[in-house]
Amino acid sequence: MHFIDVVLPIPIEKAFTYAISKREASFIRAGMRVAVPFGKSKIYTGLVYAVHNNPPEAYKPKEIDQILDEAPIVTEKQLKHWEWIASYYMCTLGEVFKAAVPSAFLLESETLILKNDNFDEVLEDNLKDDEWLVYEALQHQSMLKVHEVSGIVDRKNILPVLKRLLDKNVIKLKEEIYEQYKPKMVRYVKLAEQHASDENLNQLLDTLNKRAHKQKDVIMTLFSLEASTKKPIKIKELEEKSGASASIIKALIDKEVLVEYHLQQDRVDFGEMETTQLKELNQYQAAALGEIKAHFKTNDVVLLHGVTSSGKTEVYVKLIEQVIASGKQVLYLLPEIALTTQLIKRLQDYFGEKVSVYHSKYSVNERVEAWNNILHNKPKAQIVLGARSAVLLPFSNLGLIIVDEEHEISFKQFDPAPRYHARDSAIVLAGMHKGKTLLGTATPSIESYYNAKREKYGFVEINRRFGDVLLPDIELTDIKDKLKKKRMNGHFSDRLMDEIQEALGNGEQVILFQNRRGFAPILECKTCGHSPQCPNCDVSLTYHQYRNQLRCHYCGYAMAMQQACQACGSSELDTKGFGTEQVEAELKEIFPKAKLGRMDSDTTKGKYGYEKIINAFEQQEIDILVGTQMLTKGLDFRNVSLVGIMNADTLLNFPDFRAHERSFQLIQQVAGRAGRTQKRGKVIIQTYNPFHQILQQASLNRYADMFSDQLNERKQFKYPPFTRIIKMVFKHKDYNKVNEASAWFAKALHTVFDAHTQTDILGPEFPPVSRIRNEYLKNIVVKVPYHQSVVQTKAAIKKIDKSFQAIAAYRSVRVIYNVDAY
DNA sequence: AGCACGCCGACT
DNA sequence: GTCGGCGTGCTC
Repeated sequence: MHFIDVVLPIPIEKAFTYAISKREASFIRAGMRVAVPFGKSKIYTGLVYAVHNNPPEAYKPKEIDQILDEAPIVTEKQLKHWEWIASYYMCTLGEVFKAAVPSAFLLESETLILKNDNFDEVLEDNLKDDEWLVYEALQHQSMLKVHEVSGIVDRKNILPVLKRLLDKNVIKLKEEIYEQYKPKMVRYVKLAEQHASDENLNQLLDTLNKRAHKQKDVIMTLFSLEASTKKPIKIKELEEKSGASASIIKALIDKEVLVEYHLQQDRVDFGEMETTQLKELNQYQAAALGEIKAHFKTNDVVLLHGVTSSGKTEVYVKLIEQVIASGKQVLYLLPEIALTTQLIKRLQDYFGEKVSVYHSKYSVNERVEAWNNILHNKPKAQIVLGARSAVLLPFSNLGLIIVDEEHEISFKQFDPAPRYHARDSAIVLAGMHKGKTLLGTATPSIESYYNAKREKYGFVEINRRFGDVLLPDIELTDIKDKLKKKRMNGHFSDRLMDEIQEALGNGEQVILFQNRRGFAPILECKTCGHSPQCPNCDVSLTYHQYRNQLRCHYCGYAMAMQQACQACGSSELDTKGFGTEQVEAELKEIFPKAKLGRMDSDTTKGKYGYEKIINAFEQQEIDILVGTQMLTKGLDFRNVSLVGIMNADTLLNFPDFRAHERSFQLIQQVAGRAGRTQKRGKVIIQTYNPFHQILQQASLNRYADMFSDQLNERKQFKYPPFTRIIKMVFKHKDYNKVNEASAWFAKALHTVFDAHTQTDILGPEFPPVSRIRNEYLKNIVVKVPYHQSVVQTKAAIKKIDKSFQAIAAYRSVRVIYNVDAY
């Protein structure tokens, strides 16, 4: 008796047991994929978790459909790491599996409809109209797909029809799975065997010489190519070099003079690359490198705090060089958005083909190839450059993980599970490989800096910018005062306008930051105060001028811009607040000659939308670039001398305990875009609170001050790093159900935790946006004291969850767990 | 998560 | 009457 436990890519806790034959048992191993029947009719791709001989008692296991791999595609270490993620972030292993694997690895079945040959045609008369249509179609076509049947029978739900046909023995069903991954095949040519000898060859050339000059030329070109490259010759190459058309080559193949053959080619092939020698490090970089290496002797994690444009990348490169020289793999993690061609190219310049890239813009096929290269520890995959999900790849021998821009929140996945933090998962992963982790940033997250301060991490600083460029001069401008003195033009203060004018006059570029897209977030009636709301979410609609629309930023709902108030009919409408669009519009008025660009999620939609704007800005086709968060991410623009922050208050007033930390990071990061060459950059921050502590600290580059202030606050209000936060979101379209269910859960949490732990339970509370896509939300936040066992706390919560699920009325309420929800 | 089953209102 | 709406429960 042989069985396997299979993990399926669905949010179910347990593994499923299937029976396998003795032969299969001798071959199958954990980490291979299998196709298994699941439920009444589906076939899923599952991951073999364990092979064993213990028959389940409560049920008779099904047999597997087929084994999909020759060898495991998931390594043991990787699986261990996934299990850590599933348990730490309170999700299922199946969800991690689903997120980790390229979608081409997860085949699902498609139902095919075939005609049943046993059907007695005499019974044809018994068929109803729609049944007849399907039967009729099958006389012409041997098989149909489910969606094709929907086309034939004009009904929404065709399954009852199919079921009746199945009962009447008219049709049979077959589940088909498709291999999605297709290796890329390239056509090659060579001379046919029979012409290989000199004698035959000469004879051939003679014949061709008389009648077919073009064909002879082709052959001669082929020879010269073979002689010069000593490699297989692609048909395409031969076509180009010989100047012959495809038909001439085809004629030669048909004549059997040439033989066509195919070779599989890697899509992720960057070709032969010139590698350049690494620049010498300056004294500060060299010192930092030395310190990092020294710390690695005693610490597994080192935090590198280097001011913007201090040349951290060069330090990474040196370190990478040494690790790969010792035969180990390196993972270089970056926030998705910073993973630009700029940086990829830079690394390829140093390491050539040894660099693999893994991120969401790559096609499924490319990702499968990268996966396999990493799995087999190919030379190509010695350095893996990737975003968040790259921590889930099948590394075999990791020596070093670099987490660049360590403070970036986009390392934390928010929406579908697994809600993991790539930085923290990376540290665990490196530990499993007995490798090291280097966290790099100009503005460390409070938790990492805290870990460094109490010597859990090694700590290294670079305080000088590369080439000794000065840090930008940050100036705070009081808009309240400017308004009073009538020195505002729209949302621009005279200071900001003067500086823009000057920069443009010098032929320099400007970046303006406004953390909100659209034209205005609220449209309000001047008469009755009514403002249009989203019908599906609990938010005001944002006015987008360029499409003349009102749009919801949560669900995407859009309606035409209103000419009159829907409530009272007044035509006097006013906008409140402002977004990037409005900044752009005002700029157009104030600086009519300047070329403007806007970068936000509205203008960077397409696959290359983002790159297009960046390139245009780099080529100086844009003078002033207006944008949201996106602008801050490690982009390196030489000619920017001025950065303006339109309104810093929206950042500070964000309802989150990290709002201040984030504002500091954001301001420093945006400021870092200014003046990366010799001239000192200028930053203007417009605000109503110029004396706000955080703005003061950000403008004076007082990271340490900011840190100690924030740390005190965190301690006082029991926030990380002094606690761990587990956030639970209850979600249901019935308002009362959400209330009741969350209240029940909170009560249960209190009874478990109140007595003898210091665990705080906050809520249930409605979040600022309490309804999204017609579902009501309510949060409970559990603050676990740092020294309390998280494992036990989570186990206790899971236990409550189990009782919760047992209550039929609450079961339909979705409970989303978010561990370290920041 | 899917997906079938089963019970209810609204239409050909 | 059927069609399709949605709530409920199960999947090795």
